[in-house]
Amino acid sequence: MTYSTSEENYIKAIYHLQGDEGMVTTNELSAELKTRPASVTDMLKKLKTKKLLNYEKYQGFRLSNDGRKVALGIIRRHRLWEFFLSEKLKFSWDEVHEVAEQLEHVTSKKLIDKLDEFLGFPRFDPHGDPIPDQHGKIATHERVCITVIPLNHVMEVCHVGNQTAEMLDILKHNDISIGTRLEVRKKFNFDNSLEIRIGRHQPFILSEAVARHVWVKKIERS
Amino acid sequence: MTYSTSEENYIKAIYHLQGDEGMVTTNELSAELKTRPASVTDMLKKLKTKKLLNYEKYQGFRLSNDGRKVALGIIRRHRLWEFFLSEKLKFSWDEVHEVAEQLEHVTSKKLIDKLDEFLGFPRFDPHGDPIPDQHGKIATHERVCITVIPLNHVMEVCHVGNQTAEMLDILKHNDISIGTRLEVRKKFNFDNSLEIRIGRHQPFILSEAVARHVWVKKIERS
DNA sequence: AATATTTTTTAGATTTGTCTAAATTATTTT
DNA sequence: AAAATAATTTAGACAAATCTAAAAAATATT
Repeated sequence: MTYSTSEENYIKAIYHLQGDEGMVTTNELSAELKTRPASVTDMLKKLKTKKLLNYEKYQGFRLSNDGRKVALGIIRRHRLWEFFLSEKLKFSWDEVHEVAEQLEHVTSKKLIDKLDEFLGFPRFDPHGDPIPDQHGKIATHERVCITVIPLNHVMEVCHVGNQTAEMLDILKHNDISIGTRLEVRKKFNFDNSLEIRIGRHQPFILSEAVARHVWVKKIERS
Repeated sequence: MTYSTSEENYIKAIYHLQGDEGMVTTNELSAELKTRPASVTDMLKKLKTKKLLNYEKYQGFRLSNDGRKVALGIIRRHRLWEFFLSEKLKFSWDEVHEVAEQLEHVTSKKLIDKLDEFLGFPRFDPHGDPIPDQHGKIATHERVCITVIPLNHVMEVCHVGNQTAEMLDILKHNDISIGTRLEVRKKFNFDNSLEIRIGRHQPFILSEAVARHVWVKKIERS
């Protein structure tokens, strides 16, 4: 079975919006995809008849098992291309997403499996997100948000949960990227902002809005 | 300016059909693209309004200067991807075309220029066809068809002018691919077939229909 | 040169994915 | 609980790219 670019974009967006539990609403999806709610309803009907979606009128929706499998395939393609662009073509971290959005819709299983092999079966993309394998299995970092880690422990940034241009701008400004080692020096309970230090540099402040999206893991001794 | 996948496929097909001189007809293009002639006429009108085509009703057509530039851009993308698939992902010679057909429609100038660099600015794809550079310039082999080369001179296959599955099947059967060194031992004027020998192997016969599409160049001393 | 055949174009329909405007259902407020 | 507001769906339209069937133009045949 193969799906149109448009169907794939809907499936991917639904996957990202539905967490482990919750339902997704028409308006959320319409905002995410920048289409009108009426268009979303049309597509929902279509995906339902293809059994990719559990959906009843006015009730919200989630991907079915089959839908989730399809989503993982798309995400696999997206993240492998991101890895390729970053690692091999030397695109910068914040440029890869847009191009990968196009490449992910090229459907050839052989292409993706050979690309995976060529890249050395990477398990995480340049944003720190896990890359599903051929069977849809995804590795997991034991990762935590910097809002909850103990003070004065150096850890390594491994994931950024919001990849809008605005967010990437702030992170770039503060020299934070995947792999950056940092520690939280102080928490301000008034606004939940954090004082961060990278290496021996001058510490700086991160608002809660930003901090919520920055995740770290233990430093792996190599 | 950017063009739909469909427009790009028409432009590319017209480029291939129009040689250096001749006009292309609606039926030829319809056969090439496996669409109905009526659909071709619709697209011709559209490409004409976009000034990519010199076209008058019932008169046949050719690409305009602008159209040719667009075509060279598409061909550049196609052939760079073919090179990538063959060289880096180890696809076999006869598998690359189909996948490259999809990849060629990903439009990011930066992607293509970085890919070009990553591949070491190759000048010929795995089929021996030249890859246009950023400016649309194409290198040319001094190549000739095996139907016209002198007897008993070993030369190197550098191009196959027909890349259908049927053709590739015959070539594979006879162990001919880009880079193969062969000589013509005899010409049979009755049916214009050729007796070919590769190295010290047993000679074999190639029909004119096949031979017409096999091109060779002088062996470069390295 | 008149007729037959082939090629090309026109006219109108279809599919996919989108839209606007209006109607319906659900949720929130008073 | 009724009214107001918000979310969702329906109905009908549109653009892109295709199709079929019929008309028009070009070419070939007798």
